[in-house]
Amino acid sequence: MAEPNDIYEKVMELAKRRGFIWPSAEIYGGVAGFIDYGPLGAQMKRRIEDIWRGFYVIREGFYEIECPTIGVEPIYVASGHVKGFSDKMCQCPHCEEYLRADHVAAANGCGNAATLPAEALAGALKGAPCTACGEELGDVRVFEFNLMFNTQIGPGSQRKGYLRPETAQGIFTDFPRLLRFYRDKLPFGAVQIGKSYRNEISPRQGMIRLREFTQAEAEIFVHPEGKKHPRFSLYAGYRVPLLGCSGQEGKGEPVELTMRDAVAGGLVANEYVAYYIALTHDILVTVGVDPARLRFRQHLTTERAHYAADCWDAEILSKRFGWVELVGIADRTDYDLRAHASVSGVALTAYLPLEIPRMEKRKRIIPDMKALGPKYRGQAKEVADALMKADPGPEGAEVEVGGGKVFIPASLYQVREEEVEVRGEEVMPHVIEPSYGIDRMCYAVLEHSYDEEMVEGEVRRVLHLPAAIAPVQVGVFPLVSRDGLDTVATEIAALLTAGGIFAEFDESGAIGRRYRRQDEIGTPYAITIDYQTMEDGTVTIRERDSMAQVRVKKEGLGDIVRGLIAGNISFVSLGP
RNA sequence: GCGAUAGUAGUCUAGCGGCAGGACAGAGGCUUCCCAAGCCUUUAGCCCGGGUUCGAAUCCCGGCUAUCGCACCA
Repeated sequence: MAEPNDIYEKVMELAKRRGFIWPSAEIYGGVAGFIDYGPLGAQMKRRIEDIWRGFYVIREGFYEIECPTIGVEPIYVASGHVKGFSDKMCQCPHCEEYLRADHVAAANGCGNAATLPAEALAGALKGAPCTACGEELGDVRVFEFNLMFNTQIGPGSQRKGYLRPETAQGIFTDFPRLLRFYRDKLPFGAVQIGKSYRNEISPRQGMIRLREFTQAEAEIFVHPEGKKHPRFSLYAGYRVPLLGCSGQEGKGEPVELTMRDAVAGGLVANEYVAYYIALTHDILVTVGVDPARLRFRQHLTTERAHYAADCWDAEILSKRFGWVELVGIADRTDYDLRAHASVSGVALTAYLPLEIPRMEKRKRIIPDMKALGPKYRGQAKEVADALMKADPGPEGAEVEVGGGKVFIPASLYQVREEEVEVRGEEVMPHVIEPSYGIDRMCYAVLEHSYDEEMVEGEVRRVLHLPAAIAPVQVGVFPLVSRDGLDTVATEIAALLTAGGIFAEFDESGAIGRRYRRQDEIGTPYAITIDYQTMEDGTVTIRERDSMAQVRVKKEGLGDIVRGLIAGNISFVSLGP
């Protein structure tokens, strides 16, 4: 699949040379799974994140929060990462190969290997041959390899901490605060952009699988029975290529459907999932993913988490890596809130008023404290509390107090039937989670933007980045650096910079060379100051993709450039 | 993690026991002036650590990194 000099190598060579992506700690030999964003890469990544914010924070109205990258252990006990985010491994004493302990045991005829604890697995492995070298394993130690980085918090009585494997958990743990912030209404959403960490056993594939990476996640809390999106009409007619479960046997081709049809036909579980599929498509195309190399693939029932109601991945076609997941969009139901409620003991529900309050008959048990007090003394309060939750028979009620069972005769309490008005109910929201891998998006955009074309016998290398994400927005060049052209160009560059435009002044080398330098880093426009500028005050604007030029007055140049970058003005409309 | 292959200037590459060479890029200058032109000058390199050898970029061992295969991939 990977011929030498394939597009990946060309893109990464350019990215390294021009300051998009560098290997981390290169002077110390580098570290697999970590990258640095150089000056242009950091700028481009930030612009992509800001476009993402434009969609999720500004348009959707989901405020951004920021949580620590280190979390205490119970968070990840609740999320399932402490248990489920690790593999049981062992090392063959003969060939030193690391093996998945459960796989070896299963190969040796152990039926329930996947669910056995470590000690039992070690027992099951005693007589088993190593799957690598064939020698008998004997007494091997089975250990957990957890994909989370761990650390200690503080000296002394250290609390165990983990570097977060996803940003989502911070949003879940802030749920009660967020619910208050959004004034006790559903639906609402919160987002987070930040670093996450996974100690991958063997990261390959450059920027695609990192040990430290940037995620942009949204958690949208919705009523479990209200999965109709209030703004669904915005994307109802939006067409997206969808590859459903059933289409994936053999060589399935995605079907292009409107979101309305996808939900009506049952392919996508609900309007929320469909809405964020469309919105994701919108974002990805906006930042420069080629729509012809983008599809949405539904998780197969076997790969989908057991709690998820539906899950779709946005995948891009990479020449090097095949289909690569960029975004996962899942209906996670109430799994996360339920888990955190259970581990923390805090109720993670919203109290929602009913439209019509209903009357409900309730049986209330009123302990007779005058009688209970002297009889049970110190335990009286505990007995009374237990009694109120008990289900009494005609003779009395049996309650559990201090680990033992106690029978309380009916004479010690009253049972009162009363009718109460129920004005609302506690609801545990369901969570819709679109989760974006920002680094993968950056790579996808670089690969899809990269182009080589022949111009007058020379290879012209261009990054066709959307103007909105290009690190440098405009180049400013004096045609020659004398006769005052350079002075005027410097003034124009300063003027643009003062107007918030990232402009790069360059007077070195022939004009064609300077255009090429900017083409290679994706700068969408170049302003050239020539002799005519000195006569009539006009400059030329050159468009990167067409290499065409138009002449405009230098007054109002800032507005034109801003308009071009924002997409409010088309280059063609400036033409003669 | 295992196996295979590789690592020479910013990038690409030649050299494969005996002075490390080139192209492009970069910087300075001359010249030309709207798409990587030319000329001059110049910066800059053998992945790291051991070993063998009179002598190692070159051979051997270990490590790191990259690519491929295996394994792994919430």
